[in-house]
Amino acid sequence: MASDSASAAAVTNGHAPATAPARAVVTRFAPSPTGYLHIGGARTALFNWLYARHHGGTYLLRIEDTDRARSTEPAIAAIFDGLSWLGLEGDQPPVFQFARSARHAEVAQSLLDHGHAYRCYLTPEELTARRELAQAERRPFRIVSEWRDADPASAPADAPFVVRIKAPREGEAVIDDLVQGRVTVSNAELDDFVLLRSDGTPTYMLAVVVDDHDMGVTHVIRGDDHLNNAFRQVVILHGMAKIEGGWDLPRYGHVPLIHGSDGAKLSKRHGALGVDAYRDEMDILPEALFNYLLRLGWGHGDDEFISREQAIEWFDIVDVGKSPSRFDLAKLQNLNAHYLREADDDRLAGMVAARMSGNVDLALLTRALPVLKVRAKDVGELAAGAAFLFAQRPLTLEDKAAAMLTEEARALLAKIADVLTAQSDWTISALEANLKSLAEAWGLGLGKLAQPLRAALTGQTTSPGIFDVLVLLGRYESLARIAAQAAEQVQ
RNA sequence: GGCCCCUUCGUCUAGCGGUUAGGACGCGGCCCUUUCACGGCUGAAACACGGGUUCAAUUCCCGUAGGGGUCACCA
Repeated sequence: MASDSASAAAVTNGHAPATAPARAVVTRFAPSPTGYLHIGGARTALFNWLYARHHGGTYLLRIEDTDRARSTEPAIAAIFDGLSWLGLEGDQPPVFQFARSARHAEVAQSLLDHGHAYRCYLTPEELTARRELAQAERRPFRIVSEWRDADPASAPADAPFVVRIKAPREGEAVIDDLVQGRVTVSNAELDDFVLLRSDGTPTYMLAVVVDDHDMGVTHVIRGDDHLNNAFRQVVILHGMAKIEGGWDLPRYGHVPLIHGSDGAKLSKRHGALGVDAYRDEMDILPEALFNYLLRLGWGHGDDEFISREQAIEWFDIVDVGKSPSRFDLAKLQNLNAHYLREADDDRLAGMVAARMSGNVDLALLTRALPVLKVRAKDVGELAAGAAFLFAQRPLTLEDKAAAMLTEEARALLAKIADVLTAQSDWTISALEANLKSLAEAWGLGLGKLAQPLRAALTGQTTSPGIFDVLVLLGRYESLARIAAQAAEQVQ
C-alpha cells in the first residue's frame, strides 16, 4: 500500500549521513527566559561557542519565550548579561522564538495538508482520564488518538482541537549522538505529540525544529535532558523533508547535566545559582568560571589551566564525557585564585576599589596588588587585604595584633622608630638591610621586630612582607603609625 | 513503573588489551620563610559487583547493583 510504504520509510529513519555535509558549522544556545542563566546553561553555551569557534562556524542565540506566562524581561536581560560577562555573546542578534509563531503555524499547516499531522479533538479531561486509567492498571501510557485516522468530515464543527504529528508506530529510530553515541529507541515509545495547541500557538517541539532549520543550525548541542525530545523532533524533520526537502537532520550532541556535590540534581543549595551570583556574591572572575566549566565533563590530558585560545584549538564535542559530573566549589575557587594572580593589576584595582568604602588611592592600590594578589583567592579578600593601606590613624587593631603589642613590643617599636627616622633611603633593600642588622645587633630574630611592626603598620598579624608594607605606606605614614603605637606605652 | 543513558581516588579527569593506573582540587607531612600566602617536594586516596571473551582485562561483551534523564496543549 502506498500509505504503508510511506510510513515504513518513516520508521527506519536514521541518522545523519556517514559523510558529513560540507555545510559550515552553525551552533546555537537556546535558553528559555524563565530565570537567570544558571551554571548548566552557561556550560551549554560554552560548548556551543567553542564548537563553532573550533570549526570556524557561527554561534547563534535564540530566546525560547513561547511560554508567555513564565518568560520575563528581567530573565532575558540576566541571560544576556551572564553570557556577555563570560564572553559568549552570539555572532548575530538573538532570535526571539515567540515572534516566529506564524512561521511555526505555517509549518504545522503544511504537515497537516500533506497528511503528516491531524486535528485531534480529544479534550484535556479525556486525556487525563486515560492517563490515570493506564496508571491504575500499571500499564505504560501512550496517547493514541482515534482522530489520527478518522475521516475529517466526521470532525465536530466548532470544537477546539490540537494539531498532532503522525508519529511512526513501528520500527525504531536511531540517533548517532556526538556525545552519547548511537542511541536507539523503539518508535512504539513515541506518541503523537502536539504541534499546535488548541489556541493555535506552537509547542516547543515544533518551534525548535522550525527555528533550527530556518537558522541553518547544523549542530544541536544541549543538555541531555533533551535526548528523548530529539527523537520526537526527528519525526517532524522527516515529515517536512518529504514535503519540501532541505530538512536534513542536524548532528546532535547531548551533554550530561551538572549535578550537585551530593550527586543529586543541581539545586540552589549546591551551586545552581545564576552566573551573576558567582560574579557578584562569590567574586569569581569570568575566566575562572570559563575554565572551570570547560573542565567539567571534558579534559585535555593533564592540562588544568586552559586559555580561551587553547580551548578553541583543543575542544571537540566528541571528547565530552557521557557521565554527569558534580559541581565542586573548592576547585572553582582554586581556579579563581590562579586567575586572580594572573589578572592585570589595573583591571583588578578597579574591581577592588568598587568593593571598598572611603577614599581609595587607585595608584597606590595598583602598586600594592602584586603582593596582595598572592594572598587572596577572590576580589573580596583582596579588598580586605588592601584595607590597611587606606586606614586612618589611629589604626583599629585586630585582637591578635593588639595582643601582640605588649609593653615590651611597644618599647621595641620606639627604638625601631628612632632608627627608621634616621633612614633616608626608603627602599625595600635599604630597609631590609637596616632592619636585619638591627635585629642582629640586638640579638633578636627578624620576626621579633617584624611582627610588632606589622601590627603597628597594618593593625593585623598577617600582611604582605614587612618591607613591602613599609615602602607601600611610605616613609611619612609608616613612621607616623609606628610612633602612634610606640607612644601608647606611656599612657 | 516503562524507555534511554551513565559508573577510574571524596571531587574533576587521563587512560582507549599488557601502566609501579597519571594529573588537578581538597586533606596530611616536609622545605622555603619576618607573618600569611605563593612556590617546591612528598604521603594517604580509585578502576561498583558478578560472570564471560582473551595468553592477558580498568579497557571488549552480558548481567546485577547504584545513579541520572525522560514520560504535558512546559521548555
